[in-house]
Amino acid sequence: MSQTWNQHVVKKENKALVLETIKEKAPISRASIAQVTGLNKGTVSSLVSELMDEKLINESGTGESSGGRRPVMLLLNERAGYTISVDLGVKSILGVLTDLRGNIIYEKRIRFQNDNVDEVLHLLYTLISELKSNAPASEYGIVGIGVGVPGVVTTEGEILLAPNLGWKRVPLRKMLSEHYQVPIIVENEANAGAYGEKVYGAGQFSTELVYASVSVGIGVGLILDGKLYKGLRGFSGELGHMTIEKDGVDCRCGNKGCWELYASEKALIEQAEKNGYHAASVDHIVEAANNGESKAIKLLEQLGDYLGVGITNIIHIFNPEQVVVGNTLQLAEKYIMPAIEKRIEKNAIGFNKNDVQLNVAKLKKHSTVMGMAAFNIEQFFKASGNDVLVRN
Amino acid sequence: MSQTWNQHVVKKENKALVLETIKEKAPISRASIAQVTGLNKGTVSSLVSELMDEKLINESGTGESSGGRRPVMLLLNERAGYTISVDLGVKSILGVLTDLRGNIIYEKRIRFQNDNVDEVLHLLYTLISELKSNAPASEYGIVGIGVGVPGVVTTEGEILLAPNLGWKRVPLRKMLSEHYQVPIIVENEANAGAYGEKVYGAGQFSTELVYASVSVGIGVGLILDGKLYKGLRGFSGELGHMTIEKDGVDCRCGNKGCWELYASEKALIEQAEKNGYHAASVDHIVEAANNGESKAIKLLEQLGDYLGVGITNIIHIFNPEQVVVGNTLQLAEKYIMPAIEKRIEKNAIGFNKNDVQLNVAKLKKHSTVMGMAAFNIEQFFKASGNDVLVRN
DNA sequence: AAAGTTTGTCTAGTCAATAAACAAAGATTA
DNA sequence: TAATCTTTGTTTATTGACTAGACAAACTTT
Repeated sequence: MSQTWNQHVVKKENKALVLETIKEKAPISRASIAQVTGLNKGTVSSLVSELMDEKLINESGTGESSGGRRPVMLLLNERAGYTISVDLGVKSILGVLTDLRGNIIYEKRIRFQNDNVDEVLHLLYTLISELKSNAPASEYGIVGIGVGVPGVVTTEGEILLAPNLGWKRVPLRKMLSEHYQVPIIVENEANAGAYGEKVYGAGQFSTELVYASVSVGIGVGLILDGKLYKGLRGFSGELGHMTIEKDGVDCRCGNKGCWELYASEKALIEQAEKNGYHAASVDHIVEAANNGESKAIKLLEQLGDYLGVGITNIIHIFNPEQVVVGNTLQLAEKYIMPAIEKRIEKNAIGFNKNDVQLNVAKLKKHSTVMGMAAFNIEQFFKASGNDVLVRN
Repeated sequence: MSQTWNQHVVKKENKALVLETIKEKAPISRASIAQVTGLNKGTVSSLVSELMDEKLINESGTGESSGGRRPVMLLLNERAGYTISVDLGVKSILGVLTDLRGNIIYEKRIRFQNDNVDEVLHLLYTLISELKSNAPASEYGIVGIGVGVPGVVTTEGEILLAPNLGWKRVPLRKMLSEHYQVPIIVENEANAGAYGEKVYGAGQFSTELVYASVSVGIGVGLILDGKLYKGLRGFSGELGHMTIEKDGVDCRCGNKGCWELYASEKALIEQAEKNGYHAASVDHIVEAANNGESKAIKLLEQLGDYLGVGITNIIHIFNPEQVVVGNTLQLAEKYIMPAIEKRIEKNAIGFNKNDVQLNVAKLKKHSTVMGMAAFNIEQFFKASGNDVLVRN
């Protein structure tokens, strides 16, 4: 059942609209907001006044006159609160402290060898504490903590499985909630990366965006109709386990011929070792390619071609506006992107192909953290409209 | 930019909410509507009175007392208007006249051999005329004409390509608009089928539903978050051209190893002829299987297995609540469904597998027409909220 | 027959938006 | 330089949709 509508809702939505307009077009005057939104000048004045009382926006002196009284410009008060946003990766944890506009105030990466849940969580708590202590005094303090993880996460924030960490059934959101009295968001790393690229990166003008996170495995985040699509219980985007070779080799997931068996870091290293590279890593192979070793170049191009097979599928399935390739294999951009493009050019259906843009992640290693920041910020402003904020 | 909110919008939305409640729970009293929606009794009375003036609902005598005054029951006036809904197939056109609840009032199928655009369109016009002349007198008359077509359709209703009809660039919506002065909807056959199953068929309680239309080729309709997902320009769901065999045979679409090369009617017939069946058809093969011919049974099971490969991909990609298999190959349900299930059981990831239900289309040959009816009806009620209705 | 319940309407009041008037502060022009 | 025009932002009166609560009608229960 849909919701019931009344003047309360109207006010809430209009206030959100004014705030959104200020966020997007700052610095902007009350008069311009009225013009842009179609709201009455008086209504805008009253809503702006409330937003100022809540310290969510600021006046920032007068702007240039356009033939009359000079306008008072309004800005988002991006220092009203801060987010703690974390990318919990396979070999390191990257944490950032951001303001409400997503500016990074402080950043720290901790590397680790031992995957043990307790040890990694201990590092995570330490990192969060350090970020927290670096937050300047502000009206709302830390408004949320978000963690992106390389695994299957339920809508309740439980990590069901993180294969490359060897984790099973870790109720991370619940655990963090017991430590910190702020909203906690736990999300899959590819979903977060997709949202990060949509809000702050390559996809700022796209509503239909697919983000392929290519690392040890492949995860995919889907932005459909401008929103993150999570499926029934949060398990969408397992395109790493899409069969592209129906009688292919067995994957540990139980399926056969999965995309990531041919087009991931793991696949690359396997092939490299078959071709005589010992203790190979992505770094080594890219370096070798940069030094002109044709064997290395061929390996990367082969990888790109396989990536292209899956991305062609994506283009046929979703008719997206943009496909963004991110995570560690972005390092090999120079070699894999032309190979992907070649495959798409050759194999994708014309109608769908003409609509799509292929890009690498603009935020590079920050796609996931910035996605988590975007989630935190979004939920904070949403809560602000529902009058459930806690001030310091 | 989002929309501006005011009391007008509030009223429109609440009126729609009341109408929706009556549609879903009829017969229902004003008092119950107030309780269910949370609206005030007076508000409901006033909105109901307007809906009665518009002839969209009816009073239908009194209901049972529950210890006090007997309630006046309200019903949707399903005879306030009629839709003309058509499934333009490869060898026949199926047309239905429905009321506003989707009840079929009149039905007609015309078969054809010659794919020529002009000839088929002539038959289409004839069919529409016949349906129209069978519509009883009503307040709003024919409220919309919808046509589902087996091809790539733009959001503007132009058929870019219908490979199995041999059609290219037919601006069907524009052509129909010139003949008939009512809203026209042209949509891909699989998208319509998906919506039909969602609204009237197997998916009435699912919000995440994938409908695979398996016929000469394979088309897929996506219901995500309760709504039809069309991608950037309407070309989503081309899963028939998802590669499941990366070095597979060339498809006429330009790609390699496409799903429909292994799991469609065409694939079945090809295999059948290789196995000694001459001039084979789906009907023949199913009949042979029913007669216990193991060769035929094997062919159908093989087809089901290949369907299962693609459906497993779907389950991994979308984490759907339901996957529905429809169109002509539904005929072979008995043989293909167990094979699909077996493949899913063996290969799909547990988390995703546990969430999903596999079903055949409940509406059978009517999935597409009923989807078109649902589109027509939805757009009519939407227009009614915007005061743009034309009465007879 | 009296008392209690439920339904649906009516009236007064509230709240948020709008339109229009107005004051403040600037630009333009004679 | 003064008068006039523009633009901004606030204030005031009005409108419209919803809500709460009173009330009459119609029915059940005691």
